Amino acid sequence: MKKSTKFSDVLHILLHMAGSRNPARSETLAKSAQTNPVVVRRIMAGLRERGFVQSEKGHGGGWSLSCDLKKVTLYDVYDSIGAPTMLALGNRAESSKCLVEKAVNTATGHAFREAESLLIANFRNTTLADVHSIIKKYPRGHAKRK
Amino acid sequence: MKKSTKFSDVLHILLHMAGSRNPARSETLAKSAQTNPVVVRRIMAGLRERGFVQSEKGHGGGWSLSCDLKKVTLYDVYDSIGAPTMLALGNRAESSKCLVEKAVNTATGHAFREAESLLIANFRNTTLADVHSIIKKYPRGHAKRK
DNA sequence: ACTCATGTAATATACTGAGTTACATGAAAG
DNA sequence: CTTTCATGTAACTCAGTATATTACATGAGT
Repeated sequence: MKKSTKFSDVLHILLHMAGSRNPARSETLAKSAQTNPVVVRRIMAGLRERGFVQSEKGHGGGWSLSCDLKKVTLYDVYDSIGAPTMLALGNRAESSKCLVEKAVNTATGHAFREAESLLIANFRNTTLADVHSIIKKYPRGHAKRK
Repeated sequence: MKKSTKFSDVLHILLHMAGSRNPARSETLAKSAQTNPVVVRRIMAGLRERGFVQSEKGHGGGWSLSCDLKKVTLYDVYDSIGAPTMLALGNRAESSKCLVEKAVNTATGHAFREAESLLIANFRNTTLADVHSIIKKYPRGHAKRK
């Protein structure tokens, strides 16, 4: 199945913004995330609603961070983009009269829920600052280069 | 995102077969899993290759189990159907020169891998017999009914 | 006024899983 | 040995969906 890159894209964009003081245009951000300006605006809309970023129109406009990277978790970001489906596997009919179906749903459902919970827990435990700090661990010289 | 029901479907089919002695036709199995006979045959092909089931042509033909339910795990089944993608989330470019991208991939990749591992571990720890035994826990009277 | 940037609806494109059709192969029944 | 029935499989269609694109409106700055 085709995996959605929306989540990693938005993180990319946010960290990219963290690397500069001036507002960044959708077009610039789109280029860095290898996507389209309109897609960027759509994704960012959710983050703006929650006050994590802000946008300005016109000359010198664009996007800028308005949050403390230490206080925003990956879960906040994930949630801001609409909390898309995490698992590519699922049950056909979640509520069925068929006993076989029920048994299957019980067994797989348990595993699915555990995996999802773990993922969510990991997201909650990681802040944007954590991710940002990973960058610094790479060899010196172009820490903020695209 | 649209979740794949292939895995739960094949489990459904296998347990359905476990409920009767005679070979079951693709059409019957398809009906019980709410899908198409050809789809059933396609899915089952992988299981046949591994010897978990066998098929006979012609009159009185169909599918039958040829394995010990206690010895086949959900992972075996999952693997038999081609080990489809478990996660609906992923990174855009797994290997990139961009440091920001790398940092994001590191952070999310870690979480993704953990979730996937947990799922796999759960599948390995559950046999078809385990799932089958869940059926018996439901109220008496129609244990093998569709 | 004019340019630039976002906001957003509407549309197009690409992809992919699933379903379907069609026909070949082989087994059992009569 | 012909008919019937079931699987085996390639090829194709269909439907759903994420993403990308186009087009135009809005509002800030110059």
